[in-house]
Amino acid sequence: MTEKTAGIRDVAAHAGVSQTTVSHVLNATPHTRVSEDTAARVRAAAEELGYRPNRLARGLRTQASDMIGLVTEEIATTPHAGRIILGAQEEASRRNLTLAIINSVLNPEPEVDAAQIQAFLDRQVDGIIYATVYHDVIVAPENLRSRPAALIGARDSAGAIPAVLPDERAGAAAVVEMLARAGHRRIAFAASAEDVPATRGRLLGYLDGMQAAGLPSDDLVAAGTADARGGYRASLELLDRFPTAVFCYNDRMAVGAYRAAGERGLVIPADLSIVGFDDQAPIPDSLFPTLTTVSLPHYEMGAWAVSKLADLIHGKDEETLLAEHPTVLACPVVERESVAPPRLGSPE
Amino acid sequence: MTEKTAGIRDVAAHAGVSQTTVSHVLNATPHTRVSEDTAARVRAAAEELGYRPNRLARGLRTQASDMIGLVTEEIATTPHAGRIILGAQEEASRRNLTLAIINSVLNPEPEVDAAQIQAFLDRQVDGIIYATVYHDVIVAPENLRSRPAALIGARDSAGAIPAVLPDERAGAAAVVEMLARAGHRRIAFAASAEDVPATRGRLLGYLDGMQAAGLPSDDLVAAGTADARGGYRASLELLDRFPTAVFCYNDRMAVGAYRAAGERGLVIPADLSIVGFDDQAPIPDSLFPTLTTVSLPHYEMGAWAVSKLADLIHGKDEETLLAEHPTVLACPVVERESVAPPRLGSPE
DNA sequence: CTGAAAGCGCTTACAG
DNA sequence: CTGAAAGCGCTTACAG
Repeated sequence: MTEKTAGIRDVAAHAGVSQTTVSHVLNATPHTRVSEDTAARVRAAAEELGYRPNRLARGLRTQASDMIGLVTEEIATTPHAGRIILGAQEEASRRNLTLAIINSVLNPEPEVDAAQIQAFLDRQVDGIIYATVYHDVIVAPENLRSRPAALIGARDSAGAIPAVLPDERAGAAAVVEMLARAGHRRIAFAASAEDVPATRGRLLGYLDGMQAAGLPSDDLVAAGTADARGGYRASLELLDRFPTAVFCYNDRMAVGAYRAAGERGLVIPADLSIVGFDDQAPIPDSLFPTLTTVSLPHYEMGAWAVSKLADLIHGKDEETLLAEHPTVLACPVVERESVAPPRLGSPE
Repeated sequence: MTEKTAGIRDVAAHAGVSQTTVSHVLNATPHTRVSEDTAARVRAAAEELGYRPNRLARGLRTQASDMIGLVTEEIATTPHAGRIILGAQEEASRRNLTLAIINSVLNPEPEVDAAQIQAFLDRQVDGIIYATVYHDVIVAPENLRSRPAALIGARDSAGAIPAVLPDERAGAAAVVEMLARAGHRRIAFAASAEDVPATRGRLLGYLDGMQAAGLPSDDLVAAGTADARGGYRASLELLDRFPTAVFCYNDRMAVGAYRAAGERGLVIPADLSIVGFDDQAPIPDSLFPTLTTVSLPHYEMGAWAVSKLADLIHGKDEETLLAEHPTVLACPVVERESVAPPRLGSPE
């Protein structure tokens, strides 16, 4: 099954040159001149033998494995993790790097994470990405510091590791301003009762957006659990105050908001506009009408982490890199069908 | 940042023994006797220096990288891929193997897949898993044969690669039989119009279940697109024939079925029971009432593939392994709130 | 019970 | 322009 594959020695013999020359030609080693004639012979031999350099051997010699380790927290429970992995993997491929992954659980005991990371270090990974669901600040495992590292979805308590976060606050403000531009004045917010950074960021963004549009927000906020049931209950409460639009903390709450609207005989979007947050497949496209929402830059964060790591590995000045710390990526509004101007017309 | 780490040579010097002895002690090499005294000294030295074997170097020497490559097709678009990855990763960790991943696109051009796989081969992976969304038979990339391999979600046209598939037919039959046991006789099926194996398997399973329960299925099948809209339309059509339960091809169609039921003034599950397929988060828990459905063994298939590969790598007889080809894993029913006995009572 | 030596497949000063 | 030799950090016959 695993038939003997050609090594650099075979190529050298076949081309009638030394291993050194083969290496120089195939790697286009700088500051090295090889006659075009010899080079052609080497390439022909490599081609003919189907030679592929053994990257384990190369790594051992160059002390660079060209592997990046990605530790994802709870890939199982967060449906978004897939896009982080995808972004990281594609960026890695572009750079001829290989991505290895390990799943982790949210800091059950610090030693567990440390062990996972150690497994990567044993493999001589060139860098490590530690991806969490959105946390404010985490205490990075000690041994994460022994290699170039990047954090997704959290900042390091020591502030020493480059990090990337979604700009949820600006995304929330943007969708509120979009509603305001559509003519809405009474825009309610179905907030989350969970104590996580996203709760604060999205609420703050809602307030920012209302303020930017010169709209009052008193009495237009109600909180619920961050699921369909919580969205249903919060929306019922909110609908008593006659908003023309409801912005939900997340798409799952928006599912509940749709139901609440239906019970009150409100047609979306004619009688009530609804927007969500997360762009969590398959919710937005499964709803009638489809849900306008705000998306999280998971793919982009994954790709960002790999580029940052590549820069770090190749010795770009870390001082400069940390200056912009933490990096924040936009959460774009994804327009679908659940928003329309309010029925009563523009209030001006 | 990357301070010099201790090597086996350092441990040997520190313990006053040879590298050979250190290796023997730390690896517990069979057929080798080392005095307990010496062994203790070696372990103490290793501990003190924080020695970790370099697995790149070990791999080069032993010709085993202890890495497994996972090629996933369209991890981006299938929300389930995450669980395949998780299953594979956790099983790999249990076996002290590392999982590297590459995303692929559904056979855009065969060369692309081959290149992805080549990247893994260059890394000397010990085995490769090729995971697809559910296909009947695929033509495996040529170079997949050069190492132990396993297929998830498809069979190889040559039938030479161990494969694992979900038993969708049996899962569908099981949920239909469950409905029959609850007293339903008119169980409709909202089928998919897509031409994929799952379409056939689930329909066949429905028919199996109806037959096993001695129920007629004429006129109780309607097809639609495999999304909420298609489920809505198919259900509307089906409801004209007064079923007491609707089994939907997938959870997204079930979303549409809920809406159709709502429009007809039917309360779920009192007036109408609905079940889906896929257990696709976050749908089942977002619906009112929560959706009883059938889950796909993604985690199990990922784990299965890694174990199979490990067996192959360690030389278990491939003949035996292929005998059971392809392996089929159960799709268990996940009971939630959307099923109840029919209003009109048992028909007997 | 222990160790000297070879070698996995590469890259890279260094010499010519 | 080209090559001989060392060495990355391990494991493993083999010898004693």
